[in-house]
Amino acid sequence: MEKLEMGTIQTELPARRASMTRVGNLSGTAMPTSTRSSLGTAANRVISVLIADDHTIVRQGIRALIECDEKIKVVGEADTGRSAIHMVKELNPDIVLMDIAMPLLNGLESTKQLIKEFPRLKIVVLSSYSDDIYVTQVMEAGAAGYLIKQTAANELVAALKEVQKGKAVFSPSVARRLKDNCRNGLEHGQLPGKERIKLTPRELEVLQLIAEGYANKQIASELTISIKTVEKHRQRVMDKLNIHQTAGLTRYAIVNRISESHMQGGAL
Amino acid sequence: MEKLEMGTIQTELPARRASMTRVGNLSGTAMPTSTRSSLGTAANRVISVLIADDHTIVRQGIRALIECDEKIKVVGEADTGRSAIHMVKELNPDIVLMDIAMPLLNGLESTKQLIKEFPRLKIVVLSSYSDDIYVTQVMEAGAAGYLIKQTAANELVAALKEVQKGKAVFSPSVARRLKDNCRNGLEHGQLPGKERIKLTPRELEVLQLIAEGYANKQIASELTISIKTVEKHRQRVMDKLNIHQTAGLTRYAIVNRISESHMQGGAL
DNA sequence: TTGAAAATACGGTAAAACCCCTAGGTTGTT
DNA sequence: AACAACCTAGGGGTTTTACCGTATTTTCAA
Repeated sequence: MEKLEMGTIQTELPARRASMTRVGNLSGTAMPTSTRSSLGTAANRVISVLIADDHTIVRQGIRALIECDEKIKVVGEADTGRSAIHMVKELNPDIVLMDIAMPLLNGLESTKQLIKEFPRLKIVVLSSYSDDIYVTQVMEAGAAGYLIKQTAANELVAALKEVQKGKAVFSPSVARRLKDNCRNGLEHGQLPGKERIKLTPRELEVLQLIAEGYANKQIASELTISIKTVEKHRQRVMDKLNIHQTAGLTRYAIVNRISESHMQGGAL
Repeated sequence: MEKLEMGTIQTELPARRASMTRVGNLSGTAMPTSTRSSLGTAANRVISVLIADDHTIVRQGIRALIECDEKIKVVGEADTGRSAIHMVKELNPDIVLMDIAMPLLNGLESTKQLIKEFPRLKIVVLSSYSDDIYVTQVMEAGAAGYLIKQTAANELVAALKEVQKGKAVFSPSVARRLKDNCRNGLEHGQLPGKERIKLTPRELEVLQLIAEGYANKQIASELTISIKTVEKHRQRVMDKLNIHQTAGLTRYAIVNRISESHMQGGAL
């Protein structure tokens, strides 16, 4: 079970919002995101939270857990991304706790739209998975944190308080991924925050064929290239994604819709 | 948002256990599942519950919610199917609240194995998918209920009490699916077109681990069996499915929900 | 109790995957 | 021209799969 360590990689964050909000709060002044009612001093204010998750039992559970802390108040629950956006406009929360997988409008799109309209809104993604694409894209969208659901309640509460202070929070597995991405990007002189794991066209092609069950030899014949070249592509894909098994590559390809998840033919 | 209506289709249940337990309790007698300590009369006993879900925040949330009712006591939490089995043996709960998508051993397999060993154990599946293709299989395995995570806390508590009385509980969408399956499947004896390839429990277990990126050696250590045995299971699975690559097995496992499509940590 | 199915395990072999390394050729950009 | 990125290709190595046997034990139902 992973433990949450907050703020461990704050200084190397690719997220642009992290530094912004951090600076604002170091001054010791309350930083009203808008015309929000301040329920106390900057340090003691109650943090208003909106929970967005399509599972009622999960929403209610999280609400019960984080409201045990008297400094946190859940002001609303949304069961879709779209309703989350509506409720943010109405309720003006400090933080949105956002699930990724939601109907009508997923957490990523919701985050993008919300940040665009409310740049100072703090959005903490609470996801079931720590897939690279989501982590990077969500952070690029301007989220203030990315936690996985393996997180414990006390860790979540602590994370919310850190975020309210203007810090960014990540689960360790997410932080690891972000770090890798940062390092790769910075070594090549790219702008931090822009480097997602990018596969070249040929690599994507090879990955798709791998996920469809082709052996290297078949791929080579299909693409009319040497097996050695195929192996090279495969190796680079593995290095980039940090996945070193065929099973993992296949899963990645399906999840990222590089390969169709539906099989045709006798196997199914 | 769907509302839970419990017991609406109890009389048309295909599950064998439902009628069994129902009859037992209509007599008004306490029906000790084993040598369990009775903490009161039959009506007032505390219901001991084990929660199996790989997401800590979800487990803790559900625990907080259902323990608000003084008749329900959560005696343990498991984060994998395998640990759920171990904890049942140790803690002897009345009811297991079982998530479907779990690493190492999924909820369906866990349910099958638990019911096989503890036929009177009540297992309530709490799944993320309302359209779960496993509804029928889970009920055939002998589960006492199938709820989706859209269920609200008070409904869940009520459902647990109904199950403890020996009744079966379903979310409306699940009940609908079961009805359809009854009509189509049981009358014709088999699903039209597709004959189901039947893998043994152990083979399914191995398949899931393969799809989660485990190498044969790791699987062997996980199941505490010889690598040669793992290879044999793998071979038989391949022969049965007529799939002879890891990629194909992984895809099959994902499409058939033997493995989660979204993984986190570990193997990836 | 007998038999079938399942799970266990071992030996051997060829193929494939995995993981290093170097390196030429083609693009496109600065 | 220099540079970076990509595609290409090969050498050489270890590890893992895939497939072929056989065989014992367990389990469960006829």
